[in-house]
Amino acid sequence: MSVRSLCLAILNFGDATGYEIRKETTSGSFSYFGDASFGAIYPALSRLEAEGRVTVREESQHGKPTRKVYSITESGRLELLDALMEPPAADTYKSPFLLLALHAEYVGPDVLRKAISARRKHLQEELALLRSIPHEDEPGAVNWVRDYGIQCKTFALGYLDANAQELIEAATRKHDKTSRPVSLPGQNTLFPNAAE
Amino acid sequence: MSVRSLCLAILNFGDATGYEIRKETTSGSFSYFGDASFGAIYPALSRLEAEGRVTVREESQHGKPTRKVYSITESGRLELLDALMEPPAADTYKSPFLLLALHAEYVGPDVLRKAISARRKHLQEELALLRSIPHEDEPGAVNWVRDYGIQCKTFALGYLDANAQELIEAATRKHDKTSRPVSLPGQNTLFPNAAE
DNA sequence: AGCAATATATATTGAACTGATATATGCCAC
DNA sequence: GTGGCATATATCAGTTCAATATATATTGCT
Repeated sequence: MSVRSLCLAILNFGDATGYEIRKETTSGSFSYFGDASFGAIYPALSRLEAEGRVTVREESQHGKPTRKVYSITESGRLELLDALMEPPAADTYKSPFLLLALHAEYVGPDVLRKAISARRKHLQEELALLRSIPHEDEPGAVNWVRDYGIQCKTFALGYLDANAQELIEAATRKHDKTSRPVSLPGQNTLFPNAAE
Repeated sequence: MSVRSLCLAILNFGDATGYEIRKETTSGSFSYFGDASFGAIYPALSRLEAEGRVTVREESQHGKPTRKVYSITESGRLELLDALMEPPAADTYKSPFLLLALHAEYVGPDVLRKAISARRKHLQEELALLRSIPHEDEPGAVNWVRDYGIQCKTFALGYLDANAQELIEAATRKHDKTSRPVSLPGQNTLFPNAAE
């Protein structure tokens, strides 16, 4: 998802500053759709403004830096709609936790327990964020997306709670026998298609 | 997850070419841990070789280009173990599908149905990939990670199957009343913390 | 008092990465 | 013959990241 589309989508929900857009994509509701750094957001906003897709006004505020608040224009909305009409790319899920879990026998049970605890905490934080989104009275897309997220994260947390001990036991058994990473038995176990 | 660590982790499972590493991170088992392009993989492998973390040998093969097969060294393994000992970063999940779902009322039921169908297909492909990983006889990390993935994707697919119609109906109701994206009612519904 | 951490803000930069492309060999389908 | 696909290495212009700088203000600690 391009930073451009991400900015337009966020602004379509309401006016925002570059700082707020960044915040939404890293720790807010929009973190489920995309991520963008300051180095990408500000140039994208500048281009969008130059092309008439957004407008910007400056607001002075006491005790804080001057804000530049961006608003989407009608042509910005049309561009967003066009982007949404395209078939969406595949969802992506990247899990440093699972990579560590895959090496559970090598890192050992203590490191593993810490990682599991951190993962639980992350999941709980995500659930808290999702639950903080107000539930709309009328059934619609916002509720649907919110509930989808809550159900999936709840399942993942429940599965982790129910099965973490099993992984810790496996890590404990094998860690006693292994002092450092070596090639796993059955080389290429993870590469059923790879030439070797 | 750095490309460097990703390469080391893959090579720890078995020797591989740059091309194979790229393939694993985009469409193979390692796509759950990280992603990397050719433009990042080759420089990373060059640096790793220069630093003694991997070795490389050339293989001629009839009918195909010469292969450069990379193997991890002992110091490469130690670096990987060090990296794994760090607390893992939070998992990330980015869903262009859910962004489209959030705008279901604006794109309308036809586009939505196509997106749902594509999402189902993606999920089924992921499940097929996970199920293609051989089940090890002895309980351990590989089985655990594999089953974790299978259970979560199966849940997500099941929830989508059970609830997609509800979203389509909401999209149909509201699409009849709306011809283009406008600010959603209750501005900043998604931003309970945002200043506005 | 001074400093670090944090929050709200805009803006920038060197390093890293992406997506596309080039090159090469071979196979298969139209 | 051509295009598409697969296996391979390698590269590059454009984009983005992570860190940093600047600014105002507050809080907590030494």
